[in-house]
Amino acid sequence: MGGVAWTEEEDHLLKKCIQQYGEGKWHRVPLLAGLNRCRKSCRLRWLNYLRPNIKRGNFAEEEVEMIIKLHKLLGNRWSLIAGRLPGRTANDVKNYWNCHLSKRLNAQEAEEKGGSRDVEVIRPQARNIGSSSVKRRGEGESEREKVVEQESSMSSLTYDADGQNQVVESQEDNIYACLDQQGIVNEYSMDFQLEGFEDVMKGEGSGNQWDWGDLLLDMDLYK
DNA sequence: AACTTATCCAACCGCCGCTAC
DNA sequence: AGTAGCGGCGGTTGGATAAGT
Repeated sequence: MGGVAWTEEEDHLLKKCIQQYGEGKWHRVPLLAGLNRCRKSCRLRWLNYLRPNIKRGNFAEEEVEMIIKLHKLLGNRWSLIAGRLPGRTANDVKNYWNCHLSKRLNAQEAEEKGGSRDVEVIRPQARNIGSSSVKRRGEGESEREKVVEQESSMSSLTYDADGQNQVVESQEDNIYACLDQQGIVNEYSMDFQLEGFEDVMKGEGSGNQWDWGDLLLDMDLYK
């Protein structure tokens, strides 16, 4: 492995600690659990291996397709992509991409070179496209205040009961404006409906939740 | 069977943004 | 304003194992 492998004993201690004290406060976990590991190692071990409902094994075809699509939209935002794949971790997705998909897609790209258009990773200029909802929410505010509100909204994620899923308010018009600006709406909105996105959006399984507001948020972050 | 090469994936590292002081 | 501490993320490393010669 790329470091010192975790023992069963360490796993047990970490699990026990998380069960007792909950997630977060990772800087205290090594002490509380009695582990000779740094906070990052503990966090990573929990998120990638010990956390309940982690799906292991091969990726299903639908999962692979979703990874490809989301990667087109989001680039190497593995945690965001993994957030749409119930039970999958960012590390899993990243590894799978590096091992399988990057090669496959590179080969495909090489094949298609010259014929098809390149798909550009979205890096939206959210400051401009979000104007409609900003107006609604912040009429009478100064321009600077609006910008500040928008910027702060990017990191104003909340989490549902089990602390795993990001929940944001829907901002459908913003997303469509954004996607439209990127020329993505027509290409992807249909795919989302046709290929199992509905189920994922509803958070089937582990409760992961997709919504358009989330997507905008994700893209918004990509500045 | 022995050796080499390729692949997989858990773990580590360095950086970033946020917050509190 | 500066800085230390934190959680979090993406990139990289390297050991284990499979596949090829």
